[in-house]
Amino acid sequence: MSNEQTELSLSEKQLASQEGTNLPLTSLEPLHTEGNKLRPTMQDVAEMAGVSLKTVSRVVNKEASVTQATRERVEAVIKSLGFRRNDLARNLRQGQTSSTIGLVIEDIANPFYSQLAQGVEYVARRYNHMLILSNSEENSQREREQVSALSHRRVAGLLIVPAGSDHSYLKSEMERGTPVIFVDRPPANLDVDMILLDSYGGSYTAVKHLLCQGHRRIGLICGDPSVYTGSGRVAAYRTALADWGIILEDDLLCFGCDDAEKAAAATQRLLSLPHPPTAVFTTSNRISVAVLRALRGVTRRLAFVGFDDFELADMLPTPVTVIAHDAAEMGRQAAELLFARIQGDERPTQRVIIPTRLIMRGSGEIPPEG
Amino acid sequence: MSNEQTELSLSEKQLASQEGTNLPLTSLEPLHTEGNKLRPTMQDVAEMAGVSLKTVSRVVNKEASVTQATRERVEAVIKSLGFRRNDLARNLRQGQTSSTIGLVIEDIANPFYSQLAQGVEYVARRYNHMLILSNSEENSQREREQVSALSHRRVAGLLIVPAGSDHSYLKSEMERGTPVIFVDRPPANLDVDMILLDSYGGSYTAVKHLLCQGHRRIGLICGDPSVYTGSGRVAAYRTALADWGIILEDDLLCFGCDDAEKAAAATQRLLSLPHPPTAVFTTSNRISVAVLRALRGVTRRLAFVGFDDFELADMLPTPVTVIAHDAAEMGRQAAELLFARIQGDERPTQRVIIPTRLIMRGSGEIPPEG
DNA sequence: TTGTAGGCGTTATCAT
DNA sequence: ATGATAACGCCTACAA
Repeated sequence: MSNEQTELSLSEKQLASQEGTNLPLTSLEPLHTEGNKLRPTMQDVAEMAGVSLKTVSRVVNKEASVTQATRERVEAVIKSLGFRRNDLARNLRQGQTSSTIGLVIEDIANPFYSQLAQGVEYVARRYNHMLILSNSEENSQREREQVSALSHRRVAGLLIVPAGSDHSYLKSEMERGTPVIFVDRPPANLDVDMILLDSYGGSYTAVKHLLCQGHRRIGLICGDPSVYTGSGRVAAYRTALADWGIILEDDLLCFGCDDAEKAAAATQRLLSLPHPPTAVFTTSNRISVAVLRALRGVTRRLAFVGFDDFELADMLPTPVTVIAHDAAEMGRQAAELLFARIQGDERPTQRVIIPTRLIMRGSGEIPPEG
Repeated sequence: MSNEQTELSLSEKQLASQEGTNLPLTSLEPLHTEGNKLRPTMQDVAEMAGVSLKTVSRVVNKEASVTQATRERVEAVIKSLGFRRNDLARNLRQGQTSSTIGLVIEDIANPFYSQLAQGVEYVARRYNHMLILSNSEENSQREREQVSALSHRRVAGLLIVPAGSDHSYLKSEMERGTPVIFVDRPPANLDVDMILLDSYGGSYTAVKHLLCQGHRRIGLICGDPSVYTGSGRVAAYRTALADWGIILEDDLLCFGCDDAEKAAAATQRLLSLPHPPTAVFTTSNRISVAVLRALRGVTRRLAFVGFDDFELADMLPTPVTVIAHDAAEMGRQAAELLFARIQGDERPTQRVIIPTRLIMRGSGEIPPEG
């Protein structure tokens, strides 16, 4: 073992491991105990520089009409005191917004969402806004809490990947002047801008591709079909089969495979069917990975196409054919639209569809066994 | 092609694609044009309920000493008006903080950082704080801008994955009462808490593991060695070789492979050496992936160990041996320490090391070719 | 060019 | 139990 740098183990406090302790601490009482005039204010600067508060304000905001001499004097004091304008106060006065936008997603650790977030952040910075991130954990209750918390903080706008099935609670929020954009999933009971992937088209392409290879028994492994992204993908699967005149077999459909275990179990079930599928279509990156893992070591070679691209898909023993899209671009477009709304864009509700494309890498081009 | 849902193409505006346009818009002038008494205030509620403003405040904050009757009346008005307390004003008045913490990282799309962010967010929520995320893009200039913007917004604390080589500019920030924690890399010229990975120990273990398999010519492919995480890993490599009595050959070292192209080129260079290595050690997930990609199709089988685990490492044709760690746990611990500081923890500067572990999957157990 | 007065929406303090 | 008043730190409007 390395001998150096072993100085210490994990931290002494293990608060993080108190799994059950999800109750938010009622409040952070002793937060600002010692209040010894850290944080000088404009008033402090003004007094020290021998000018009025307003003059300091002018200097700080780079307004014209300040003598060079005065400006320099004030700037010197600002520097020596380490003054920083308090944007809380500033925003309270002029805008009503905190110059931040909120992004509510399910899980930042999922590459799909982290790419989305990257796109959003990129645009937000161009508009001099910062990004508040919050995880809904696919829980509609938590989603509402997060939205509420963001609203309290007066975000300039909200980007939401919705979890629940009723979003009418957002209506009052929006009427109150907070622009809201839905991302990746449409709203229920609400008229609002949305940026969606072409789930239907992409999935149709995927299934059609398998059909073109000669497959007639195609398994479907998906998450919650009542979620929009799920339902669109399932609908495309059904339609594609119907268009080919194939009668759907319920045995080939696996729903609710939202975690790896369920996806693996579904895969096993399909494989052990008396008349198993020769191909599989999965509806999201997480499911794809879980299924591929379950498929490893299986002798029969199933064709495979997955929705969402993922890193190293091209490096697996059989490179994986996918329906790819640009999640970061979706984030950028969502943010652009949001800022347009923030700036007063009054166009009717928009509905933008981000295209998908089939990337053939091998797994989707395996012919039916037989 | 699917016929439905083709309704539209990409959005009309292509602002997002103006790659060069990085100049922040000077400001968002027309932001709040129409100012028609959206957003009722406590004063509005008070008037409508026929009580004083302070009473409304009491109800909103669930203070005692309010008659049941009064409370109900006020609550009814709050509901009917859709009143939301303005936390900007609230925080201005009582705390100095916006009940948010800032996280400055390099790239949220990198799984390492997105897991880190997840850990941070998890803890932040327990403390009723929200998370402001900002990308430094590994640019120390931008890092300073981001820190400044966060400071202006009066974040309660700052978590920074530092980019630059001089962090003394943070000193005044900290003296002014904003707790700061460094994550993944130590500071330069600054006394501050830090949470680090056991880069040295993990790397030593990796190289030792290869040595134990009999390898004597081990290539090193790393990013910028002047970055801490790089330097520690390189140092461990050198020490391990020295401990085995092996004379270091500079030809086997590749520095500055921060992007995929450079990493690929470095791999090629190693392979074409007159006396090529029999094993390779890479110092980060991005580099590992790039090198493995470059190694694909190469007939000679090189042993391989990478720092950082990555998704599907176990699924590649030769499953990849890695030095793994828990990035989310690092985020949680960093956040816990930050909140401790926020709450007034005055212990001396902490330095926490997150352990790593070797996961043997195959690529690291390939014997030297001979 | 500079300064004064008032208010943004909330909470603290001190009365009543 | 309730209310009046003064902050919090800044900006807008209007003088001087």
